[in-house]
Formats: sequence, C-alpha cells, structure tokens
Amino acid sequence: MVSKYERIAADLRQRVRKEEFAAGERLPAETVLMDRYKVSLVTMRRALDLVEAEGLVERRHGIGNFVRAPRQRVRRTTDRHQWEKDRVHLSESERSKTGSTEQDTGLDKEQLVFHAEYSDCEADDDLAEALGVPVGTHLLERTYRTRAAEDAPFNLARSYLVHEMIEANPKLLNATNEPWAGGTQHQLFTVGIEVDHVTEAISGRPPSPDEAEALEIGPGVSVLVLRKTLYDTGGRAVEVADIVMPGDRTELLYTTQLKRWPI
Amino acid sequence: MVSKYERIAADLRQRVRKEEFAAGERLPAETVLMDRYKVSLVTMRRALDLVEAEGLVERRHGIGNFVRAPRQRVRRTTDRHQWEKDRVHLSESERSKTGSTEQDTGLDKEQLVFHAEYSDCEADDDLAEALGVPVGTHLLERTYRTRAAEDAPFNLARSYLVHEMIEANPKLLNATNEPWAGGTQHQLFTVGIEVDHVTEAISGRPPSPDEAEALEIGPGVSVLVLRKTLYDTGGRAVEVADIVMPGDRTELLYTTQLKRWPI
DNA sequence: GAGTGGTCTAGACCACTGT
DNA sequence: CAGTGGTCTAGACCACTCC
Repeated sequence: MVSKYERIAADLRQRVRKEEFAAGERLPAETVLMDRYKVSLVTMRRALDLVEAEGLVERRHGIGNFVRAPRQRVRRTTDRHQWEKDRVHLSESERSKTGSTEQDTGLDKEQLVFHAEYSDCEADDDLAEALGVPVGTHLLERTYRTRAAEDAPFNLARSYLVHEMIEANPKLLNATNEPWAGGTQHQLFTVGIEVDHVTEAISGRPPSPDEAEALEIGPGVSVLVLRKTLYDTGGRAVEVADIVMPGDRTELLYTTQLKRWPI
Repeated sequence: MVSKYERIAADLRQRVRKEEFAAGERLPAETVLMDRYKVSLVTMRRALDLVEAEGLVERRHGIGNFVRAPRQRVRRTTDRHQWEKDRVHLSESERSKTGSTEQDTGLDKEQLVFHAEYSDCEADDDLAEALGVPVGTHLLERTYRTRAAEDAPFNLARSYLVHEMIEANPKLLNATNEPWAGGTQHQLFTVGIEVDHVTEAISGRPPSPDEAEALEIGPGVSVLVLRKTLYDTGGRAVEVADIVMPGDRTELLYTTQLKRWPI
C-alpha cells in the first residue's frame, strides 16, 4: 500500500522531469494543488516536503513554491592541494590573482564574496584527538564562507590551528588579513611549516537548522561534511577544518592514479 | 520564534546526549510524550521526524521508537584501488582470501553476506556520456549489496560494463560466478584490460524510499552517492559504478600526498 | 489587505507487532 | 487481543511578501 503523499510526490517528480512544470516556474498554490489531488492540506504539504528534500522544489514563505533551477555546481578536486602548494613560493601579486574557490567554481574573483571570522577557543576531545594535542590546548578558530555574489554560500568552513604554532607571525591572528593570498598553506609557510599530505574524511547528514538557513537549503536537503587535516613534513597535524557543503550542488572529485603492471 | 517541534527535538537530542535515554532503549510511547510535552500527536511526531533524520532515533512500526545505538562504521579509502590492482596477478587462492569490503570493515569473510544480480540494458544519456559510448550501447548491469550477517547492507551498488568489451570471457556474464575473487579489476584483466586510474565523484542526498528500505535507514537519513569510473591505460572508461551508502555510518577517506619543495 | 506558505490541533482510522 | 506507530482529515491561526 503506497501512501497518498508518496504517490503525489511521484507525480510531481514526473511532471518536473517532463518539464510540465518548467525550471524556475512557480507551482500552483498549495490550496489549489490540494483540491486538484483531492487531499487535505497537511497531506499535500507532506508530498511537497518530499520533493523539496530531493532538491526539486524550493519553498519561499509568503511567495510560493518553485521548481528549482539546477544551481551552479561546485566541483572540488584533490588537485587543489598540490596547486595551492605550488603557489606558495610565487610572488604575492601572482598568488593574489586567484584562489582555490575560483578554481572549483570557474567564477572570477570579482564574482565571489568572502567572509571570515577569527576567535580563540580550547581544544575539546574531538579536536584534541584530531590535532594530536592535549584537551584544552589554546586554538585559533576561523570560520569562513564563500558565496557567489547574491547567491547562497558554497560552504561553511570552520578551521582550527594550534595557537602556539602560528603566533610567531601576528598577522595570522587577525581576520582583517583575510582572504590571505595563497591560502592556508602560505600562511603556514610564514611560520616555517611545509605541508606534506592532506587527508579528507567525508560523511553526510541532514543539515542543522542553522546550516540550512546559512546555506539556503531546505531542512531535508543533505549536507556533505568534509574533515580536512593538513600534516607537515614531520607527520604532525597542523590544521583541522570541518567544511559543510550542500549535497545537492557539490560534487567532490577524487582521482587515484594506479601503478602500471610490470611488463 | 522557534517552533514547538524544534524545541522538543532539541530537548530530545540533549536527553540522548546526556544518556537520560540510553542507547538501544525504547522511548516512551508517542501518546505519552505528546502528553508530557503538551502538544498534539502530529507535532510530537514532527519532532521525532527530526531526531530520526539525524540518526538519533530509530522507529519501529508497531513496536516503539528506540535510541539508536551507534552502528558499525565503514571507512572506505582510496588505497583500495591500488590494493585491488596489486592482487590481480596473485593466485586464485590468494585472491579469494579476502576482498575490499573486508578491508573496509575489518570483518572476516565469514561474517559478510554478498549478493549480486546481472542483467542487460542499454546506455541512457547519462551512462553513454560516462562511458564514452553512443546512447543505446549494449551494457551489462550488475547490482551488488554487501552486508554483515543479520545487519543492513553497507551499500547498494550498480555497476555498468560495455557488453562488447567483456564478452570474450563468458564467465563474466554470469552472476553465479560472484563474488569474483579479486574483484572487477581481475575480471577486466581476463579480457586483457589493465586499469590505469580511477575517479570518484561524491555527492549527497536523501534516500529514495527503496534505498531507505534496503539500507534500513529512516527516510530522513542522508545517503552518500559515489560514482566510480575505472579507466584503462588507453584512457577509455571501462566501468562505471554508482554506489549508494548510508551517510550516517560511512566515512570516505582520501589522502593526497604532496610533492616536497625543492631544498 | 490579499495571497502565500508555516505551525498546530483534536480526532479518526489503518497497519504492524507481540501475546 | 492490546499496544504501538503511520496516515489522513478539516479547520484554525500565524508569519511572510507584495501591492
């Protein structure tokens, strides 16, 4: 026995695919749809909840429900780390020409808006383990978000550095120096740290209410959570960052090159 | 103005964290909770929808709502591809000792149940592009799932091979030969194909009703979707696989090694 | 103010599980 | 059978947006 709301959701999906409802178009009001499908408002809304979660429909309070235009997708590749490392020794003018987000999105620097905040904090259990330091260690917390002008952010990032490791360069402690030309790897370079390798651990979950609001996604749209850890040439963790990205507009791309068989 | 269901959900989250409701324990019946929080049943259920989506609570129809015990997590790393490649030239007995899923989970072969189905299909737009073949090309579709005995599957996989590319070895066309010792790379080896590199593209979304049922997750728990593409030494795509994994029990781990700066 | 979506209610009835 | 969760309804009222 398939429920009514599932059948309605399936019907809506199909109509969107067949472009009976074109992308960007407003759907009929919920009260109209409820009459059309001969169900109660609650049931109609439950069907809409489903297609919203799938990213097919966007709801705007007081305005209407819209067929979601496929958004700019962000493709985040692993090349970015080597690319960033290669740039560390370039001149500042070269470095400031473009950053990794421009790489990911293909947008120009002028189209991107960048926002950063710094604060101090102490390592909790989780961060202490990730950074290999005692609980309570003094950390610098940096929160970032990048967006295309007028659009929702591509991601929310929270990065952690061990305070003691970077305080040799006071400029690194001040958010007004962001965006730092050359990124975190260049920042670390100014205090004598060379990044050797990077690990990224990915999982997925529904967004918290805050995240849904900040990323401008519905509460049902999944987010990808990426924990990036930078290690220096001594194998020590030097930065841990948690990056939250909307699952429906992000594609994480990884390439693994294999060794050839002996001939 | 925070809604009632959000406040109730927040309260439930906190109680679970504080272990007022212990893992595995049954929650009070919905009718009891609804009285306790002084809300209607619908509102109470909406709050439960939220914590279910977060993976904190599991609902069992006719039985009750349970605090979810943390499940076995699967860690899938990129080493697996080189690891699999290295095994292609081993003897069959060596190859059959263990497979990649055992690697990922740390479980023994005896604890894992493997299921495969084969069927023929034709390339749609999406697959044609991914495999670099014309639309309508004859493909072999293979669906897989692997589970720990008595538990939900770790993933649902759908793999596509170009029929013409592999028909030289009829054994590859028959699902009864699964699980094939040594995996897909060994299968391709039997028709003279060496895999050169692998790409993995990851995104996230809520599960379809089918997927939720098969993976035994609630409709609100996110899934990770990984499209893996194998390329041979000529740069030709030789396998495309879509793998769906529960976001709350999967961790995808990638390591990028960077080149050292010149001294 | 008119029209839209968002929250909430009280109550009915159905479906599943265990005894 | 009793007890549980799952679906559905009709209607009230609130919050947001635009004119």
